[in-house]
Amino acid sequence: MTVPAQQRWLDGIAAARHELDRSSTAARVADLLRDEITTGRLCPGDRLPEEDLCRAIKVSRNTMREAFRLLVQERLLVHEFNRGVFVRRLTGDDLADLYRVRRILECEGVRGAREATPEALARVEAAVADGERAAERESWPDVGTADIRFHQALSALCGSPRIDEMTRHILAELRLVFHEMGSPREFHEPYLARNRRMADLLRAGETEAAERELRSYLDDAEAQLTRAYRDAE
Amino acid sequence: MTVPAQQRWLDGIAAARHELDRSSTAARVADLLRDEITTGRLCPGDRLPEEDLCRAIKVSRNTMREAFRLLVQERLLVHEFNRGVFVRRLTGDDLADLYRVRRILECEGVRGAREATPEALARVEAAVADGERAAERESWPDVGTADIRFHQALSALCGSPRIDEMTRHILAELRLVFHEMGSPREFHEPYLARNRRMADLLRAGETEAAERELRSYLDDAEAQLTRAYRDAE
DNA sequence: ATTGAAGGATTGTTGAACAATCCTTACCCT
DNA sequence: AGGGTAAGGATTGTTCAACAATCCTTCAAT
Repeated sequence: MTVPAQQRWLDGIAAARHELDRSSTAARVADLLRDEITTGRLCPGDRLPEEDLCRAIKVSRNTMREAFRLLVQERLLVHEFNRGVFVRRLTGDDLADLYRVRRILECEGVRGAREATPEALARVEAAVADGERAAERESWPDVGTADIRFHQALSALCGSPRIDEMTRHILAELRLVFHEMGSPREFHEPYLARNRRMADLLRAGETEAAERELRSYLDDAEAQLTRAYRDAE
Repeated sequence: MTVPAQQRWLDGIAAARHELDRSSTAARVADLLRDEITTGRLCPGDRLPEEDLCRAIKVSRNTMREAFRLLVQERLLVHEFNRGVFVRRLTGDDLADLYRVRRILECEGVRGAREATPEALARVEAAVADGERAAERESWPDVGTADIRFHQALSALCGSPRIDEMTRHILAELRLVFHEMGSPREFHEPYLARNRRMADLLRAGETEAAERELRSYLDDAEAQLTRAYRDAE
């Protein structure tokens, strides 16, 4: 009887320890740069000169380049041979593809919601509640991140780690577009009520209605972004 | 009238040139290692010591590490901090997740086959034909790669570059498992006829039947691999 | 048998150096 | 004046050598 209990305890320790000190400096530099990008201090198209950044952050060129590689993999940066790295600038085709993938992954999650774990469903609910609280205190950037977490939670209903990772990347790319258009309030606020409705439908087990609602949400958001995107040129 | 023609021509040149000389040595080293892995000369769990490889391939440690990064991102290698890189060893959970994702992506492609481009449908047909030709001359590794290309083509019916890339990674991971079980002939041969049936159903526009066939294929393949996998321990 | 402490081996990170490529500027020619 | 060209500087690509940090093995001690 003591054996399985101890086993579970050790498993918990093992999982926690992994996050503890296993992190290279390149990964930490990447975290730093990722934050600069997702918060919009670095804009699409900006160039990241190696030497300047090395001097600023005080790491060697090699580690900086390793950090670049990590972010290139996440598609936040692009690397042009012999020219340097730049913050990614999304094209109209990219935008269309991002929503194409969102439709596939998030709708798949909603369709399978009845087989999803209670924890996964709870995270959907939690994200909606976070968004509503953030809206009450009028902190619109938080509304935006809650919105993103909501949709992350939807595709997480698939129960697949690889799908989770892909969605994380897709939504990180989308943040590049969000910053390209001003006034996060106007953009995110109208979607609060729709997220709430989707969550309620999911809890009631009405997955077909939830999927219809989700598709309409995605259509509207894509159209709005596409319009704003074309106007920016 | 000359302008658009010239424009298209220049676009063709530009696209080709991109693939031509824009390839870092790290990418070439990664190609080399990837080949070693997918052909099975490097087995899951094997360790790749930096210095030995640097001496063998005659590149510096930095470029070797850059090549490692690329393959880690493709999930063919795992990098354990301060311990080195190893050929990935898939767990049973990984196997289940790979088929979970395949079900989502390939079925989505099949469901949308009627809206797919003729080129995408042609690639499905071509992959089946390749497999049949390879079977006739009894070259079973080629049958295996044709099988993989067939399923790649199915998810490519989505028409999404990002889905394409994800499928490429998923199927590359699966090759790690294929090598863990012997006799590629026994494994791949029975699926030739089923691929042919799926392609025929797709051409006839019977997407529902094709999806049923695909799901049954995936169920059988996963069960077979899972069994072989459990026996290997 | 388990623990603890050297010791060697491997990886993590740095800095400097040189080659290759790109970009700018200034020049020359028509 | 305008366009092509060559030189120069700036940036990136790649390598090398060194040291620090960490891991793994061995061996001794309790």
